[in-house]
Amino acid sequence: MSQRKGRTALTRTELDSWRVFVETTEDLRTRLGARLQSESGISSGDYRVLLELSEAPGRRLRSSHLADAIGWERSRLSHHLGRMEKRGLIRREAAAGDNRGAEAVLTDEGRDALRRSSVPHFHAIRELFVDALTPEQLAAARDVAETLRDHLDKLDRSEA
Amino acid sequence: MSQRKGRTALTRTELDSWRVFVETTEDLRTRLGARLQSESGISSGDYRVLLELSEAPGRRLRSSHLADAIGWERSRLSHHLGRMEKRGLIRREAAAGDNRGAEAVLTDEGRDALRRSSVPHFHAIRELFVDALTPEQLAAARDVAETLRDHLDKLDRSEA
DNA sequence: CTACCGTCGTTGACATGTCATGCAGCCGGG
DNA sequence: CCCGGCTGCATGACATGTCAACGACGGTAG
Repeated sequence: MSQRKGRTALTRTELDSWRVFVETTEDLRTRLGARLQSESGISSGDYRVLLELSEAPGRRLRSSHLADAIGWERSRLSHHLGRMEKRGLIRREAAAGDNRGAEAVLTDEGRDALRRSSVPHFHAIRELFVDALTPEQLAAARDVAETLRDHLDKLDRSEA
Repeated sequence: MSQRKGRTALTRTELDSWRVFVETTEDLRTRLGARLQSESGISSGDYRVLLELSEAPGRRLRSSHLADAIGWERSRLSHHLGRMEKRGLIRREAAAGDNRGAEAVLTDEGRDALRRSSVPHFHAIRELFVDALTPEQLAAARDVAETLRDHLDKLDRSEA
């Protein structure tokens, strides 16, 4: 029954829905990043990396595992780790057992930065996102996001 | 009844909802941008600027009006217009009646680039977003986005 | 008129993100 | 062994985005 999908032009409603969705999510992303930066001195990218490392055994991860975990290209991660290393948030060590490899290790300073940022960050998420929505809307947002995520994953697999 | 908002920690469900929402919308944004770039040779930012200019009377707009229309900071727009001007997509002219001002004018080349990009872009929006969702989910996505947008606007006004 | 103040757009410095390329180390067929 | 291809990460060049500061202009109080 979905044979016709993609055949017809987008309706006005579909376009409007897309537009408000993409513009608002972009705005949300930017505001959260600005809050993190001004309140805790770290970027969204920093936060993401610090969080993954803090949850890893030994607070260390191979670069490629870290990249997969947060869905980044490896070159992006490499650039970002370089900047974070310069600021002392992480350090890099050679991977045991594979001389090609590099491990990113959370420093004490990085751990402290993550701790300091968590409460303000959660507070911002509540203020900007959670508190704006009814429980039903929050559930709907999650459903939409999960459906989209599955759809995008399926596209990846079908073209791989 | 919303006196307690923001007082308690985020629940696991709220955090999970936020996480899948933000990560998926970010992924979607990135993919659409990559499609636009590879299929039509322009970025999402270029598209946004070209679209606004194409709908403006005389295909020209004052820089600050354009910035407001697409919700960008002026310095961001200025940098972007500089890059677009270098590629011939727009040109800048002095504004009539205000010697401080500058107008961005859509060139024929810019108009053609927008035309060439529209069909592939709509196709990508359908493939990556619209086709993934049921009509009910699409309506829910729109409702969530509009609610969030109103919420963010209200925050702006209350702190202004 | 003139001295100020706000507006308009630009600029430079820097952070972030993408793409193509480089290079060293691993691995398997000959 | 050895060589050709693959993997893991780094790098350089460039596009994008943010922030602070600047210089020119416009409006207005005195």
